Amino acid sequence: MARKAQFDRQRFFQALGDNTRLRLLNLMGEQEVCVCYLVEILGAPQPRISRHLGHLRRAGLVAARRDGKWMHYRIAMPPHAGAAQILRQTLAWLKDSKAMQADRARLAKACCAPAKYALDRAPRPAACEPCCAA
Amino acid sequence: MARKAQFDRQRFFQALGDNTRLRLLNLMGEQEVCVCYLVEILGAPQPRISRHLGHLRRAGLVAARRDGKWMHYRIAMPPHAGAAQILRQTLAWLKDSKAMQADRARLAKACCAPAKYALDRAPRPAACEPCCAA
DNA sequence: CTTACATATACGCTTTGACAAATATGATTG
DNA sequence: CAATCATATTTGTCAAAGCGTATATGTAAG
Repeated sequence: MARKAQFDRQRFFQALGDNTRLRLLNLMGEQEVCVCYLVEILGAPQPRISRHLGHLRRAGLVAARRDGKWMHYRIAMPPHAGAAQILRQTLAWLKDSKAMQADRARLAKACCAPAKYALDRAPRPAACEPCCAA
Repeated sequence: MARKAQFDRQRFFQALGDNTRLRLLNLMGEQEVCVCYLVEILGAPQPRISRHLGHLRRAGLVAARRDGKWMHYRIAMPPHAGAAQILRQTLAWLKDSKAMQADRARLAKACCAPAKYALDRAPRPAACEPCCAA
């Protein structure tokens, strides 16, 4: 009867109910981001980031793509229109938070001066182009 | 510096991350509802309902009004525009869920045939008017 | 094929949150 | 003011979720 397995609202909101995860979503708001940058910018231990990314992935909010050793995560719009709408608005809401803006600024900066990853040919986030396309 | 105590996003989403609370919000979507109806319609033990209402209240999502022995709860739009928008969107989303529609239907019905509360002059929810204004 | 690196997962621990049952509070009634 | 009713809170228990440390996996480099 129930045609589609009814998107899990509870899980969806639970996924949003953690500040680390909100910060991650904020950084992925515009484009795909490599995990290495997420770790660097949030300044949190890597397993913590990975665990939260896993949580977001299982809730269907983000999708991952492997590129050699690197993993890139991006926002994945939920199948349900209502949920997708809410996710979009949440991202917009995050944008007018000082703290979130600071995170995004650091992403842009890290992209142009990737302290530790540049040497290893780490992939630069797409957001890099606007500021250092040269 | 921080002028307003920065609405707590994490708590906001956590409050939405529970199905019982989503059902409660759904029932309050249109108007104030007396706790006694919430208990009756959800068919859950009263302390459970009360606990969840407390949670929603502390998160700033609902407000309560005392009327003699009865408490009425209603949606309280959060001070932050972004949050308010998301809450409205969430309520709209709930509306196109079968289960939530069923809850609402039972509220309307309970209001016209309040099995156990009618005799005690329990306050009828405002939603009552459309169906039994007589 | 061994090493090194990026990321993910397992483990043990602690905190948080849901629950039921019991009890407290606040208000109305007699 | 005693009894009753509606609702809230406390208490104790259990499961879920967070954390850090350690380790596993998958990929590329030597």
